[in-house]
Formats: sequence, C-alpha cells, structure tokens
Amino acid sequence: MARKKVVVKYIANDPTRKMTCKKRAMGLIKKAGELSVLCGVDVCVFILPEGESSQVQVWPSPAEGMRVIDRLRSMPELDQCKKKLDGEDYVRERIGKMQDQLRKAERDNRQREATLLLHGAMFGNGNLDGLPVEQLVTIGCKTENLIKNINDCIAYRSGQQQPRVQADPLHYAATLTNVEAPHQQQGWDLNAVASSGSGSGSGSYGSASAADSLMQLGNMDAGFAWADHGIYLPHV
Amino acid sequence: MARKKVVVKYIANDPTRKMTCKKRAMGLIKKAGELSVLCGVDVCVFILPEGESSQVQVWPSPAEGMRVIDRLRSMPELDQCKKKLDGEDYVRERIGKMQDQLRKAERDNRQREATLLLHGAMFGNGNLDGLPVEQLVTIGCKTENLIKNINDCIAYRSGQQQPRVQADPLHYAATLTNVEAPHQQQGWDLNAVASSGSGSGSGSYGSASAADSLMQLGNMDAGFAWADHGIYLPHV
DNA sequence: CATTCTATAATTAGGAG
DNA sequence: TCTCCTAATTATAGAAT
Repeated sequence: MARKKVVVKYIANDPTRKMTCKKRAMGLIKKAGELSVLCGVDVCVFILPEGESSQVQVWPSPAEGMRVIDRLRSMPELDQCKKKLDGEDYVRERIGKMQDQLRKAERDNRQREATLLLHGAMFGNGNLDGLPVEQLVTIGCKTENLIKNINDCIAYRSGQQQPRVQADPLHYAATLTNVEAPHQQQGWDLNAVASSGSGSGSGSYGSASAADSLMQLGNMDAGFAWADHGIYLPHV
Repeated sequence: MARKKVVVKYIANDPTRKMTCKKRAMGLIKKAGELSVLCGVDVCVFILPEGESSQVQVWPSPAEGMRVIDRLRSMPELDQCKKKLDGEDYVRERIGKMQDQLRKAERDNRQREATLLLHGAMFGNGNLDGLPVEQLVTIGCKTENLIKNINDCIAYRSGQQQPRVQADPLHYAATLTNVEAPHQQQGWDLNAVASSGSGSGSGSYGSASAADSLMQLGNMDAGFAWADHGIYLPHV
C-alpha cells in the first residue's frame, strides 16, 4: 500500500513475499491488539506459514488462543449461527457493496460519456457518424431537455424584468450573468451553466477553455437549485 | 486514525465503541484476507465480543478456524516453541524498538538543548544563573571545543595565505568568507558556521536573524567536511 | 537478509444526513 | 443506528543502506 497500488494476488517472488509477510503479520497483530483494547473484545490471530516448519504466530499467545477456542466451542449458538457469523457474511456484504459501487460508477460513467458526447456535438467537429444508436438517443434526449429548458428560460426572461423568486439572490445573479454575458462567442456557454451549478461563483467563465468547460461539465451534479428559472442540463 | 490521533485505550462511550469495533473488525478481517492471499499462509481470526451473546466473528469461517487449530495442535514444535512463537515475542521486539527510539530521541534532545544553551549564552542575555551543573558542564565542554577549533583556525590562517588543501574549493571559500566576513556585529557568527556546515552555500548569513541561526544550529550535523581548517562545533 | 527511510496507499475518527 | 463523506492518521512497498 505504498509507492504502488496493492493487487491482492500471491506474491511469486520469494524474498519479497517473505518480507511482505513479516511486515503485514506484524501490522495485523498490532491491529488485533488495538481492537481488543479499544473495544474490550477477545481477539485471537493465528498465522501458519506455508511450509510445515516455519514460524507459526499466535496472538496474543497460544495459551490465550486455546482459551478463546474453548470459549467459542462452549458457546451454544455456535452451530446455529455458523452461517451468519461466518466470514461468508462479510464476503457477501463486501460483494454487495462492490456491486453497488460498480452500478454507481457505471451510471456516472454513462452520464459523463453522454455529457462529453453532447459537448462534442455542440462545440467540436460535431461528427456523429458511426455512433451506436443508444448514444445517439442519449444525445437526442439531452438535447431535447436542453432546448426545453432554454425555451423556458427565454420565455421567462421575455415576460419579466424582475425575478419571480428572490429566495436565492446569488443563484439569480448567476443566472442573469449567464444569459446576458457578452463573452459568449459560439453557441451556448455550457461552461457558465456548469460553474454556476457547482456554486463556484462567477469566475472568468467567459474565457474558459474547452477543456475547462469539459471538466466542469463532468463534475456537474444533477439538479441545480435554480433549475426553476435558469438553464437546466439534466444528466441523463 | 483520523481527525484525531489514536489513543489505544478502552472506549467508554458505548455507541462509539460499537461503531469502532465494527469498523476495525472489518478492517482486521480484510487485512487477514490480504495477508493469506499475498503470502499464501493460513490465517485465522477470532473476534469474541464482550457480552456472551453478541456477534462472534470467525474468519475465514468457524470450520476453517477449527481446521487451523487442529493443524496447529498437530504440529510437534508447538510446545517447544511456545515462547518463541508467542505474541510475547512481538511485544518484546516492540518494546525493544521503542526503547531504542526513546534513547535516540533523548540523545537528540540533549544535543539540541546544549546547542540552545550555548547559543543563549553567546547571543542572548547570557544569564546562566540557576542552571543545573550538568548543563553548565555541557556548555563549558562545547565552549572549550569551540575555542580550540577557533584557535586552530586562526593559527592556520596566520601561517598561510593559500590553503594547504585544495580538495574542496567550495568549502574553503566558505571558510574564507566566514572568517573575513565584515558583517559580524557581536561575538562569533555561529550562524555562518551552521549554514556552511549544512552545505547551503554562502547566502546572506551575515544578516540572518537569531531565530534563523538557532534553527540552523538545531539542524546541524556533527562533523563538517572542512573541520580540518574551519571552525568545528561538535554536538556534545 | 535485516533495517531504516519515505512517498504513497489504505484505514478510519468524527461529523452529517 | 447505519451509511456516506472527508480529513488526518497509520500502514506499507520499494529503495537505499
């Protein structure tokens, strides 16, 4: 866990493995001690190395280890609860969490991809040839939403000189600046939308590079506080 | 281990302790799994909470745990090696290391303290009243060394116009500057010695503040490369 | 090999929801 | 109480010694 991301896989190289084993065994035992003291629980760790002969480690001591085993054996619920108390439980939980994270990551990726595509279609060379149908659909969906929101915004701004809602002056100011900004050179300044949305204020968004704007689009959260009367760009 | 340095002591607060126990038990089990995979060793962890009834955790599984125990019991060297293989071993090792560190820290502190005292005596109000005898002795010792080295330096520079040794022109230049420097206002410019010694070149040491010079004295290593014909200020 | 050092990864305490 | 988040601490891989 240092200098390089850990990959949990048997270490083929012999001296490296031995070194790692020593370091990590010590770390594990230290952690076990901390857990037992901090939480007042009985903890016991057995480490039996590969060869039959090498250094076996038992913490806090073989005797204490046996005591723990006996206590465990004498517990009536052992057999009933085997499955629940098992490491299986932990493994299952961990798998579930990782699946959740995977789903979340996939969703995020889809969002970013779609935003990227949309941005490319609007600012880049706009080459949509050869894209899979789903992505075209996604772009179309995003674009429709965007147009709808732009229309809403225009309609609102044509009909009123003063804001309907005063609740959040800052956001309103951002909206004003956004629409009236003279810096816009080409198409819609998505960048301004993104930076207002993320609450980073009214920085020099007018002169931001395409790369900046992409980055900010990527970090954008769904649902701005000012979606009501601002430009709203939904994620999917 | 976050937001606050850990103090390994039973956590009295109930919800906190439970939370910590859960988190750390999970961490411990994860580490155990990593160790067993990375190094191909049998690892087994038992966690028996305080109350007789609460959730017992055995990793990788109670069955596997029993297998490990049996393997351990069947090992002939168990009884012979009990003491060696024990956690005691680990504890002893750890105590030894901490004692080493303590000794090292104490030595460092003594050095810093002595240097500080010397500096205070030379630049500060020079009030040595009420100091313990050992510290006076230390100062005296340091001062004698300093005087000796200064005398050597003067003797050498009186006898020669050109350096005897050309091996290290940079260091020699530092020495020259050091002795001839017109910036010195009061006493000996220890600061110049320290910065030359640490190899940081011939910066504006003449106008350095007392605080700077103290810092540099504190960081100074024993034994300069140019101790031969320069000013040498040993640590103790 | 065994230690020590150090940059970086991993763990986790405390707070928020 | 549980989960998620973040800042800060701790563990450790790799290199140097």
